[in-house]
Amino acid sequence: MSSIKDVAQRAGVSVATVSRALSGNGKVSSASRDAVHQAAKELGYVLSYNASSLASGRSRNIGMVMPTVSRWYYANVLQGATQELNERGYDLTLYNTSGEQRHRDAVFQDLLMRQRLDAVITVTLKLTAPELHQLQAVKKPLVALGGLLPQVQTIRVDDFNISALGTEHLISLGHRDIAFLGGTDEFNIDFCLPSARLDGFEYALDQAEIRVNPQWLLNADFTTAGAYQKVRSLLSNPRGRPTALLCASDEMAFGAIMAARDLGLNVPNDFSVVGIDGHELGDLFGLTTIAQHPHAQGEAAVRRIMELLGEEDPTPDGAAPEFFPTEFVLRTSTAPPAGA
Amino acid sequence: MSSIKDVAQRAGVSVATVSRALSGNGKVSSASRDAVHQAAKELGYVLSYNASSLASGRSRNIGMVMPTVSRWYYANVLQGATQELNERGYDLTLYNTSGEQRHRDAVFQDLLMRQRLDAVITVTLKLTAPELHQLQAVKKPLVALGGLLPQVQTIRVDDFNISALGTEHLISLGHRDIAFLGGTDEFNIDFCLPSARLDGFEYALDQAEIRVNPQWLLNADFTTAGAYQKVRSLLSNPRGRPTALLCASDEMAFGAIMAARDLGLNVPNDFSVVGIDGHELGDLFGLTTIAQHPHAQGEAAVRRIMELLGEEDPTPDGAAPEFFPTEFVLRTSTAPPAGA
DNA sequence: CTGAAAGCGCTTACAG
DNA sequence: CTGAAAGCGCTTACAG
Repeated sequence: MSSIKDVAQRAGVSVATVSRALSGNGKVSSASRDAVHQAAKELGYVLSYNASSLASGRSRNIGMVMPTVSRWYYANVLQGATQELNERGYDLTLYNTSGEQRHRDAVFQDLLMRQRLDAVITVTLKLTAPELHQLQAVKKPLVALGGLLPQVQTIRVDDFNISALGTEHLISLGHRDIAFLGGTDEFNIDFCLPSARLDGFEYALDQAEIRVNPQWLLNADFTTAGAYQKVRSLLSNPRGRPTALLCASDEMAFGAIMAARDLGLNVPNDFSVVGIDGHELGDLFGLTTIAQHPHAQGEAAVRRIMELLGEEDPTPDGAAPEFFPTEFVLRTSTAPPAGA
Repeated sequence: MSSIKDVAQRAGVSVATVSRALSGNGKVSSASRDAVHQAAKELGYVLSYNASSLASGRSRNIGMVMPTVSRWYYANVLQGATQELNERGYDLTLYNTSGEQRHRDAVFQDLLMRQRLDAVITVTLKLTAPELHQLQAVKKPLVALGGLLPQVQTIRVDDFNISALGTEHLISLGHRDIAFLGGTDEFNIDFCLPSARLDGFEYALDQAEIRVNPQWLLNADFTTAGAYQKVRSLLSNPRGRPTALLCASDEMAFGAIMAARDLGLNVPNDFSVVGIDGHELGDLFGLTTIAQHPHAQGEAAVRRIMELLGEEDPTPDGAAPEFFPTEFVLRTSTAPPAGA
């Protein structure tokens, strides 16, 4: 591999000039610049990021930490962030906190600390105090996507309102017997879906003066299969069942719809279902949902990081809304209750 | 941040000894070793990977290149690889070839070349000759997961046999009118599902002396929604329809099952469906499939890389099968055809 | 077993 | 605008 010296020699300039010409930092005559680019091209020169990072303190590498990548939301956030970063010549290094505790510890104590990252994006993570402290000690920009990190710049959707909106939709159709399917405590922590979604649900019912039936407050593991089981039980209860359900994720809503169908119920006539997410499959299931565009969230997190790194002009203040925009998508999984 | 010098000073030894004690390379008295570890711990020292890499030429960082991360197979490969890597103190840097051509070019011409990676894992990628040449010029270990890269160590499942097996299953149930749903050419290239799956299908039919109906050779975009459309059309054809279908992915098989149900057909009695993948949702759909364990494939790729890097003992020759093991999973989406 | 020193390939004040 | 030189924080022959 040719080094910067080879380029300098071939271009007939100093190493310093090559560095300046290639990086764009500092003044270089256009003659020198051309000679350098020409020489670099001829040699197939690519600079060593390790050396560059060591000398400059900038790595052009962003760390992303998430609890899993194989769930819909995370995979899409990751996809959006990678593309946005690669486009800028940045790398994305991926860390996963799932699995054993010692792996998670390794991530926070070692991997993230190794001075190889310019910034870190956490995704729906709830960090322990030492973990957060650790991260902040590095003095690198930190942006959170979702999650609950005090004093960290966070991009998030308005979970409370999303839930309230979905619930109001059902109420406005005439439903009064409405169930809610959220995450189990375990998952609420890992995926850090704050209680906001449940709160929004209860708030909307409260506003409509409908009493919450505690039996109809369910939770599952955010998988389609887990939701299927729960909703099957719910709908099989001979002592009466709800006419509608709000799910904290689309993947769970799919399970709910499948469970209802397998019991011979018609969705939406016998049972209405609302999801939250905007999963591609929603179309097929006819799922009414609130879309949250995780791909765009991943991109937004990258742009925010770039602003913090001074690589990009900050978004004008007025343009930065408190919450990431979401969108109500009406399809065919909701209708007035049978008796209405 | 404290540096190696601080540790050396505090431990009362030289920088060289600290390096040796911490890395485990070279001889160090146990007294020195203890002093160094003690000092490092007190200072909260974490070594700079950039400096370490520059000096040693080893980055403890593996690149993974895939066409997308938001499809089931890829997300799971990624998850398996990250965990396996992080466990060894390695980082995973993710590259995505989807999107515009210039992004793909950037990945191959710049990102991968920057000397920051010890090795590269490609996932179901078909590289152009220059791309492959580029990658090989770096002289770093290269392992492929699936895909068609000549002269590259590849971990792959036996696509031909998988398809043949699924088809034989249907034939043995008595089906003779069997359709196949593969990928469109565009996706066959990106996801590099070789024609092997179609070949296996045709081979099995041929063995059973069944003629392939060209009208029943379909392809879609590997999504559930795409498959749904295709299969809906297929099954709506008044001039007769197949009694069974082999799908090149489980996600497509789900779409096929949904399409059949929406047309009022009973799966499996009116229409049998077989998938390929082992997607978690297969259980819910009762999908008969051939499971290929992408999470384990990701882990296997990492282990292979570690062997090539000399970090791990090579698997004894006899233990390394030509193909990654797969598993036939019989569920309830297949049954003898109605008339049988 | 240990240390002084060269060197990895860049960047960036500094002086011109 | 340009170059000589110091320095980024490590690793590793080399000599002891």
